[in-house]
Amino acid sequence: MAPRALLQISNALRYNPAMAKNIIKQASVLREDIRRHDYAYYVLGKPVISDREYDKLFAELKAMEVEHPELVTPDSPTQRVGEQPIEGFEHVTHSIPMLSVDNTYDETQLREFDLRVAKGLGGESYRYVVEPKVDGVAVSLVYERGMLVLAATRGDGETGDDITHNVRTVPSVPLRLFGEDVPELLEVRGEVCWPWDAFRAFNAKREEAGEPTFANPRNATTGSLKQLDPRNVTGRGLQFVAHGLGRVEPLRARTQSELFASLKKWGIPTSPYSVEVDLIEEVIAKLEKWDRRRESLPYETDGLVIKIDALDQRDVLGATSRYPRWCIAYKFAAEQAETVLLDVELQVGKTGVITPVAKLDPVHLAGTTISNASLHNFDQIERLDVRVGDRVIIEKAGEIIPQVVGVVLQKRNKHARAIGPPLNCPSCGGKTSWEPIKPGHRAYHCTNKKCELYLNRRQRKNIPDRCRMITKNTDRGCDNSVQEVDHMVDLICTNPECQARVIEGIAHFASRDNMDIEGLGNVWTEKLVKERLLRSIADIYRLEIRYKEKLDQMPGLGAKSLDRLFQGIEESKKKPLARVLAGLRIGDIGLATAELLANEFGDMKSLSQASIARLMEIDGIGKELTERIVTYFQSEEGERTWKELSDRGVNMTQAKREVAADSPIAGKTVVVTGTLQSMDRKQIQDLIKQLGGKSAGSVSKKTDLVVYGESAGSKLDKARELGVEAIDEKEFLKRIGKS
DNA sequence: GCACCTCGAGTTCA
DNA sequence: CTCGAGGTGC
Repeated sequence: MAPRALLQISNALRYNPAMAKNIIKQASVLREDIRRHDYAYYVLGKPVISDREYDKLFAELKAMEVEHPELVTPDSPTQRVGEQPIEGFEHVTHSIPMLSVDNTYDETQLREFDLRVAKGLGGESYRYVVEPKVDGVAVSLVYERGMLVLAATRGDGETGDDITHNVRTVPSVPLRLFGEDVPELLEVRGEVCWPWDAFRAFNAKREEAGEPTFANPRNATTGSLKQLDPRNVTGRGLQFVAHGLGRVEPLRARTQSELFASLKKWGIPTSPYSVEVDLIEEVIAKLEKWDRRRESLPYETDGLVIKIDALDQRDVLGATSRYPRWCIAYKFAAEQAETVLLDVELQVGKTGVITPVAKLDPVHLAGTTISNASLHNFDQIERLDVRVGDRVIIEKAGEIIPQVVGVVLQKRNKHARAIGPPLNCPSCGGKTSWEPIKPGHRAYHCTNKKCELYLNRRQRKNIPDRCRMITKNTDRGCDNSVQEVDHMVDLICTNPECQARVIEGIAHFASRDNMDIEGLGNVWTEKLVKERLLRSIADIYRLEIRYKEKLDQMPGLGAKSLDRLFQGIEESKKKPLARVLAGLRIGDIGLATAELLANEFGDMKSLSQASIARLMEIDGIGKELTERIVTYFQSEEGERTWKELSDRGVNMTQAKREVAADSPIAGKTVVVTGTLQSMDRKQIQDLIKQLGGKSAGSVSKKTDLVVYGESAGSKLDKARELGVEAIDEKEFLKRIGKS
């Protein structure tokens, strides 16, 4: 305790320093007692004092701190819960990206992983640590000199939200670490979860209070951590379990197990079920045992995580852009449920694709009640041989999306009705047809009727000879022979004016991601289209002038909501060009591509007049998109739509990204080659674009400047050959004023 | 022609 | 979150 605080207390007491010293000591003893209790309870799993004694200690400390506020330290157990809700969540950039873990579902895939590891380590010996995968919310905790300074969600892996205020309320998260050898900086990653006991107890309390209960621990944990007011989170019984590391400085440990032993010593709970194994076969041999054991664990799990123990070997193996190569998750088989297929509903999406959706007798599965499941397409229905009235098996793919995976044929009723592709659109009655294969493409279908979901579509000229689809994320197929087919799997409604398509199209335009028109969601869009008050996107901006009276009389639409709707429409007129473009759904242009175009052209008119050559020049726009854009603006409908919007006062411009007027590379084509020191390729390319330049891939006579890094190769030679100016990284940074 | 990245669509429920 | 397709780089 600092002498200054001591002085303050003695002044406050107007008493002798010895007494003050005594009080300080008492407070710190209390704090330490509580911390030791938390440590024993959460880290060692052995309660040392009863809840009542704990509460007594806590109350004593609290009383003391109320009387002598000078004694309050940020790491005091009384300071876990802030007294104010926060305003909103700040974004936090992770110092090392929080990657997710690659999944496997069977032994073969585990062995393949092991082989990749063995190869990557070139014959070195290695060992794994295995532990159950806690199903919660991934969180990163940052300790500076032993004090908790930040807790953040994983977010997209690069940046997450600052949830320190809520994580502080989790009792197993130490606010201050024990011990002498605590590193200067320690970033621990782990899972905040809601153990079954505490979760059920909390739900029981809610039920008693007549409040709705939570469906499953994981979703409820996510919800808890998203609270603005930490007072709502305390007392829920959330827990933290560490499973990984971010930055640690200085790093003394050489293996995860070593480091985790230290974590435990410092007061951070790690998984008590972690084991070390030498061979993947040991894991495989015990898979079943682990799966059975799952039920008895205190928290929800859906699999195992298998990691290389040695930290230097992890570095050697590295990571792909999405997953570390030294770590894999094994997912237990998904839970299944059996229910009755009550009906198949035909949905028409905005693209005109007709999707069969299974209406199910509601059934509880892995935490939620399922009443719908997509059947994807009619091929899938045929493959599964599923009929209305059948008892079907459903399963959650990736723990989230329910799927019909099979039929219990023994229980089939003879009245079960088969469902085939409809000849007419369920919405407008127009003719349906199979989606044609695009010119230049070919489609193939596996000849095995039972083959899992497989239709191949590729641009290649050579015919694939067997059923196998290999991409970065998938390697599947049955290796049977394939057959060329004359259409794609999707059934589409051919009527462009189909009401369902119009509704979906307008809803897309008005949706949050695009024009964000408040008051015009899916429900009202549907009603207004059905009442014939809306027929096209442009009609939105005619509603007020033309149909005010009619709208006034619509049931369910009071004066207030009508005002809100008109206001929402008015507001949307100010949205930048990119939103309008994305809302119009030209070809497959979404927000990202729309931003690109908006930034390039600045207003709709210039874009509509853009030549093919001009569009092709844009980085990110190729032949396909160019063609679709030009077709749209040449079409009568396209032209009419955007002009009408413009006439109604919808903004059609967007300021171009600021480019430094004196940018030395404005309008120049720059090629980067070799390895740079100060940034990676993507960064410098962004920088070039930001400065108004164009970043190209190969050196040609169109190139204005070549920036070379280490071990630059043929491109630099070519630049010299063509007499293109070539400068090194340092010089480049100097020119743009960044060094 | 392949590998890798990015974009957009589609999927359920609370 | 997953998948397929387009775009780009080599």
